[in-house]
Formats: sequence, structure tokens, C-alpha cells
Amino acid sequence: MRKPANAVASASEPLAERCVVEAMRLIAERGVEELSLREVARRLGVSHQAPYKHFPSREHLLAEVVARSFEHFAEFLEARERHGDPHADLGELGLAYVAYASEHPLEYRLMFGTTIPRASAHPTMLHRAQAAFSHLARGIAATRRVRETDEGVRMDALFVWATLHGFVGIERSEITEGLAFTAKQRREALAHVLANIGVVLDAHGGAATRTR
Amino acid sequence: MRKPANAVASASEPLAERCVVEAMRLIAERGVEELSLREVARRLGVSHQAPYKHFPSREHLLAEVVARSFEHFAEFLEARERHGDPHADLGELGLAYVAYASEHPLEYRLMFGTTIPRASAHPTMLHRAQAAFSHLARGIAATRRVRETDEGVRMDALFVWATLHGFVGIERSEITEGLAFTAKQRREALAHVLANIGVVLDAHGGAATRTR
DNA sequence: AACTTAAAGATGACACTGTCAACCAGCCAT
DNA sequence: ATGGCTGGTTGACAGTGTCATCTTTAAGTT
Repeated sequence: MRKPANAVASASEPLAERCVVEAMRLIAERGVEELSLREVARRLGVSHQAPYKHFPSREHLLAEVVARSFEHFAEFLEARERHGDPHADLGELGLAYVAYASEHPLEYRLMFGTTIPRASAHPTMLHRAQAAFSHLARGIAATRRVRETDEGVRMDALFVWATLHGFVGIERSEITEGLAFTAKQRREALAHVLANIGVVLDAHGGAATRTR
Repeated sequence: MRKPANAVASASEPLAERCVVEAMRLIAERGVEELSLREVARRLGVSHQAPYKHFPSREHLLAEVVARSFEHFAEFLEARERHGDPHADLGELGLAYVAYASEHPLEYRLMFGTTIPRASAHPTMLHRAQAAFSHLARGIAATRRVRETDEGVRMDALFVWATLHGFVGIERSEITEGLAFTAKQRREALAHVLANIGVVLDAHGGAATRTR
């Protein structure tokens, strides 16, 4: 139904796919602001108008790239944990979240930092985000004796997500660099934030994640 | 030393000031992506190159606008609280933070959502951000018997900031709309997040903020 | 087999952008 | 008076997204 994620953009691939791959590469090289349909076409050795046969506008191509990033993100989260113990799994999930943001800053910034594509216009993107959220809610619910749809679980999931998201967002925005935090302190900050999350989950549910 | 913040951009103002004001207006109207130095110049009835005498590039003008937003933000936070009780003040600070993001979404998004201007290149912007941060740290320190520069206070300030920032970021990004949260639940979510912050601060310092 | 049709791609044009270069009016200090 | 600096103008250039208009090529239909 879909091409495998590790497919290489060879000349035999359909142009739409090659456009997406090349766009991601271009963003990785020069940043999302520098993404240009013409440059994509140029690198693909194709006329500057060819991509328009597959994407109505630059924004639509960007939205497709963002959707891919969400997919990649979900796969990344899925690939971790599985320790058997729900509490440890939840801790691993938090670490994986931050690790992804740290290892793939471009894609993370694409997903949460890009204001260009209005989410409501691209439903598949929302669907992917929803999947990631219920992943988290499931992890929290597993540490208690309640369902994933439990009100408290959903509230706490929102809290955890907000905290992690906010942390990487602030760290990414280079503002902390102007705040006289050393590199060591920033690493400690992550541990501190995760520990605080543990405190909250501990207070609301069963014993929470251990920190390190 | 500085023009009053509510100054109107009349023709008698220096051009640099008028550029900033008009840029903010333009961003409010059409979004940050549509900001164009030429359009600013056009609306000011001045040549398209005139703004370049005051701002080396488009990015520098944007950085100045962001710096103003930080200033506005700090003033907004400063205008609240003052109840006498440090704990209540801290709670008010949290509410004010979220209120600002809700009432001035454009400026908030400018401050934290704009990836365009690399922060390190614009020191005044960083300085303003630092001021906002120490405001928060001061609020937390006031509830304990330690200084604003205390390590634990700074870590907790970072945590609080991250949580609030992440919350408004997620709420703003329309992702929650795809998550089947009702409007009432989202209001409750704010209270829940603030309460969780209170739990953490409570665990680390003196008795923390009350919720509602 | 001949003809129709629609898609995929190529060319060219237009309005718009940021930015570089050169030029010009004052003004202030020497 | 004159030379330089500051703030302003005009003109040009390379890029960009996007619209309109071909050309080719492949798939169907009769």
C-alpha cells in the first residue's frame, strides 16, 4: 500500500516520491525556510513546473513532509521500551521522546515548530498526532488500574506531553543559551524535568518512573 | 530613554520606529510569513530601500519585533499579581502566562514559534528573554528561603516554563482539536497542569500555589 | 487500427521578494 | 568652503511561487 520507508529515491521512483525525499534532504541541508520547489526540481533534473503536477503548492509538499515526520516519530517511539514493566516502559517513552527531538531536531521542529501548514487542512497529519498521543495515554494507563480513556489519565497524558514538548521547545530555541545554563546543567535539566514528571504521576497513580 | 510603548507611528517618528510598528501590524494582518520589507516601506510611503538604512536585513527587523514582544510580555506579567502572598503571586503568574498566550497569540508565536532569526545573532532579544525568565525564577524563589540564582530554583523555573510553554504550544497547534477534548476539558486541563506544577513546587520548596 | 483523452512534463511569462550598487540631499565639524 | 556622514532615492539582479500554454506519451474506446 505504501513504499517502504527506507526506499531510495532512484530515477525509477515516481516523481512525487522523489520530490518528498529530495525536499527532506534539502530541508536537512539548508533549513525549512530555504525549501524551494524550483530547487527540488533542479536537483531532480526536471523542469521547474513538474512538481506542480503532484503537489498543488509548496505548502502541500511541506505538509506531506511533516506527515512523514510524524510517521517516523511514531515508529521511533514504537521501537523502544518493551521491558515488560509498565513503569520502566513509561520512563523509556519519555526518554525516547526527548531523544527523538535531540537526534532529529529538524523533523521535530518541522512537526511542532512549523506554523505554515494549518493542521486542520491536512487531516492525516492530525491522525498521526492522535496516534502518538494515545500511545502516551496507554503507557500511563498501564501503570494504573484504569483504562486509556480515563479522564485522569488523559489529563496527565496531556500534562506529560506538554512538559516534554515545552522542554525540547525551549531547549531548541537557543533561548537557554542566553540564560547562562551550562551544557551540564542542561543535561541535568532534562533529568530534573523527567523526575518532576515522575513526582506528578506518582502523586496521581501508582509508583511512577524511576529517574536514571 | 525609550519611546513610550503606546506611541503611535506618526510621520514625525523616526523611520526605524515606524518600521517596527508597521511590521507588527503587517504580521498581525497576514502572518509572519508574509512580512516583507518592501511592503512595510510601501505602507510607510517610503522607498523600498529606506528600511535597509536602519535594519541590515529582513531578519534583523524581525528580531527587533520579537524583542518588542518579549518586552510586552514582561510588562504584561509585571502588571499582574502583587497580592502580597508569594504563593498566590506565583499562581497568578502562571495564569498570566497562559492568559498572555491566549490573548496575544501572534506575539507569543513570534517569540517561541519563529525559527527564522537565529537567537545567538541577536543579543538584545536574548536579554529580554532572560529578563522574563528571571521574573519567573524570582517568583519561585520568593516562596522559599533561597536566592533567585539558586540551582534548584533555576531548575524548577525551567520546568515550570517548559510546562506552561508546552501547554500553550500544544493547545495553540490545533492538535488538541483532533484529540476529542471538549472545550470544558481543555479549561480543566489548564487547571490540571497548574495543579501539577503546584505539586512539584510543593515537593521541592515550601507550600506551593493553590489551584483555584 | 484509428481516434480520443487525459496525464506528465517542458517553456515561458508575471509579479513579487531580498539585497547590492550607485547616486543625491542635507548637516555638522573642521 | 569643503569634506564626510546620515538618511533617503532609483535602478538592477537573481530567486521565488504560480498561471497559462504547449508537447509528448500512454491508455482506452470504438
